[in-house]
Amino acid sequence: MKSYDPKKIESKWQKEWEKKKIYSASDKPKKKKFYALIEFPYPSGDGLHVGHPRPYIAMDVVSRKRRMEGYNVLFPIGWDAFGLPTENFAIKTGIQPAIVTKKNTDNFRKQVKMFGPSFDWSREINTTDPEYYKWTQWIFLQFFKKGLAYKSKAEINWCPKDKIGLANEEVVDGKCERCGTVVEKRNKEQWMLAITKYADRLDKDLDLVDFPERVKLSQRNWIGRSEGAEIEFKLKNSEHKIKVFTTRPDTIFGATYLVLAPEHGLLEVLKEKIQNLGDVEKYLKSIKKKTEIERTAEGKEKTGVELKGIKATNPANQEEISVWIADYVLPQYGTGAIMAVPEHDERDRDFAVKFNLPIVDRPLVDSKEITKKVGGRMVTRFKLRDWIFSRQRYWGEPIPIVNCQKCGLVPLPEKDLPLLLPKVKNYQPTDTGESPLAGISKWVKTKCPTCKGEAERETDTMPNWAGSSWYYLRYTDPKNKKAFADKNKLKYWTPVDWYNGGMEHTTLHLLYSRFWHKFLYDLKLVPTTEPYKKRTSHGMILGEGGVKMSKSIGNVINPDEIIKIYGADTLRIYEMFIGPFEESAAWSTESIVGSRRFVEKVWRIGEKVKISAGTKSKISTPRSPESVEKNLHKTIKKVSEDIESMRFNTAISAMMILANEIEKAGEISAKDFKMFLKILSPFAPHITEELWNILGEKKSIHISDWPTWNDKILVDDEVKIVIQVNGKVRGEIMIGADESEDEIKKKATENEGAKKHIGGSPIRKVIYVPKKLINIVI
RNA sequence: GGGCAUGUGGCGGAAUUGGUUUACGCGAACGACUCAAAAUCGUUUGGAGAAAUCCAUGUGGGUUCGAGUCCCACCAUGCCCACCA
Repeated sequence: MKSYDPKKIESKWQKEWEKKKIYSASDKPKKKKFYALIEFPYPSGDGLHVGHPRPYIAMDVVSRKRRMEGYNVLFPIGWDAFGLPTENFAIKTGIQPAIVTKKNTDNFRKQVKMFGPSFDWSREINTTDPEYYKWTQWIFLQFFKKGLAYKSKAEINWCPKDKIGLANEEVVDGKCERCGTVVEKRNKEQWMLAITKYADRLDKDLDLVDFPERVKLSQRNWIGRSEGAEIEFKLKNSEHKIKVFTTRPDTIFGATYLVLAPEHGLLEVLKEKIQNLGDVEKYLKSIKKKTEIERTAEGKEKTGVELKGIKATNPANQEEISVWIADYVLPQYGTGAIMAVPEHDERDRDFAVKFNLPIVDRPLVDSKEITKKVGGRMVTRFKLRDWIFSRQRYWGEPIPIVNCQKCGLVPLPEKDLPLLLPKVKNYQPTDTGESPLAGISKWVKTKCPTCKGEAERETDTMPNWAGSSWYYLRYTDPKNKKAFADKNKLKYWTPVDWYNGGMEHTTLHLLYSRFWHKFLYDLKLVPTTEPYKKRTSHGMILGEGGVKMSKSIGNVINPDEIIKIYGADTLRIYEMFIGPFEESAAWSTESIVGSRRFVEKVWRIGEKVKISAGTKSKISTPRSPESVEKNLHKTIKKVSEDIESMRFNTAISAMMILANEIEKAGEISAKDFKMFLKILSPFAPHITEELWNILGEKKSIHISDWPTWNDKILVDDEVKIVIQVNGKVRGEIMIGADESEDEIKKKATENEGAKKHIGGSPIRKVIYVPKKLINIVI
């Protein structure tokens, strides 16, 4: 047999699998299904680095195991291809984003195929394909028709460098998540999606799904449910009232002043009654000038100004209290106004101390009763805010709405979908905040679908979270022209059984897609309330030394190079062996050789098994040595269980131990070796297929049956027992499986090592842990 | 400031319910094969000590016959959220 040549066997089998279509999911409603999902990649111009394949390989291992367990497996891939980097590249080079995207996806596809994942390529999708975004637009129209997509003048986060409005989720530390520029606030008409309408269910339904606790927790924190009361404070000399939200109505007797957010609407109304209007306006101006960063960076130092001439009445004790504006009260949360209880709340105390406001002790009251008594009501509030859904950029799905002077906002008729992105000459966004599409008057000018009069198209596009909010549904029926997916296919395939992805998407994509799914569920368009049954997440792969891999540091490693030198199977084994899957791990090119050695060891064993078939060579015997057989069954059990809990590193370690054992024993039966190949095949699909084939098997190993272990073989008839004296190991003895406790205790106390440490001391107690140890207490 | 993780050899990491700490792999040293090198194979590899033995899972306490694992306090690192009433 020839020496191990991964290049040759890997491309050979990849072609063969594609030809035989062994990884195609069939829409057979009778067979039990398994839907495995990875987060589809954004095809950047840089290509894959070694961090990308980690989650793909992991889910590939799971998918391959399920296939061998007899499931009809759907394991698809596609491209989340709208987005800024491609557009920025187009601005720089003038090359159309569609062309760049094609080039990038071709490159990504080639790279992904190199490590041999069992994706069903016949279901490949691309969010920038008009046949795909037609349905993204269609879903948007459903939101619009239900009143959940609406236009609103909102203060948005504006990145002056990227010239784009950002969602709150895309602002990190007051800076643009992509380019790090400090964001500004701008008032602009924006399309919004009413995710807050689903806040309650998005929170509650987390109980129904199998997500890691930390994922549930951070979604819950992001949604920010809090139960409290809305209470109205009457103003003196005015019919207006100030409505506050508080989670602690029981502290109302300690409320010594009220605070409005500077942006509060009542300010305009009360203008004439404010005696120090000059001071107030000066304060408002100073806040406007501050960026988000400055406003929060100031930390504890509170600022504010009293509205002189305005007084309110505390409804609990009828006392007159002052009214202030201060930027420590946020306009978007609650009612944008608070009752300040300096005795109880630290921030209120800071403020009260600074401005010399009364701090009073308060009697304890019951929250519900006092709320009722003062005419308030118990409410549930959320931190979650509606999703700013429009982007003033080119490379996104056009929003299919027409603006008509007479009829207002009119949805495009569904028969006119997809609304195609027109080709433009200049991709540069404008400083006025308009999308580049606004410059194409031919495209903008249109007829109103309702009155047929002159009208203009919406020129904003959707954020790149749009296409990824429903892509898992399209995989079930990717070529459907009549609907985003056929109902029966949805019924068969959804929900996704196992979705693996990054923690960084917890409050973005994962939350958004749950929201879209619930909306579609309410329209009876999908059969389940939740899209994903089980979610797991992977750790990042860092560069050598534990720093983030990035182009600027220059420590990016491409899988192609690794595959070229070591082969795809070695890369796969290494990526799974590198450390616990959920935790990040530092890449070490030096350590890869260990995985390669393991793969070669398997090849070597295979070589001997093959040579011995039908000859007198000693390595092949009808039955493996006992130690090998026992170890094999132990390993089958361990690998089977470890894959389920994503402990790939220990699964591989167990297979390494087994391979070492086989080499040491010098023999294994062909039958047992084939079982070993089977459990290794999800990790190293190429070499195992080759050896399987050499051993005379005609059908692919990847559609063979997953082996089962025999519990009887696992039982040891002799066990090693550790002897401790006062908790310290002093010796060991072998005992038979059926020896009585008394016999064992006797043996232990007579043990040389133990005797030495017991000396003449009286034995106070002997603790026996079956099949593990015996502890003699003196 | 709050929340969630994590801390074990030179390095990546094992240790399923409290029960032999350091599995597996990398690296290193020595040896075999070779004219030689690579590859491969074998042996050794937590620290101190000649040895018996003692000491070691971030630090300090505690519970227990027995603690990497459980409890308390502290230190360090990472991630997430940060004036959310």
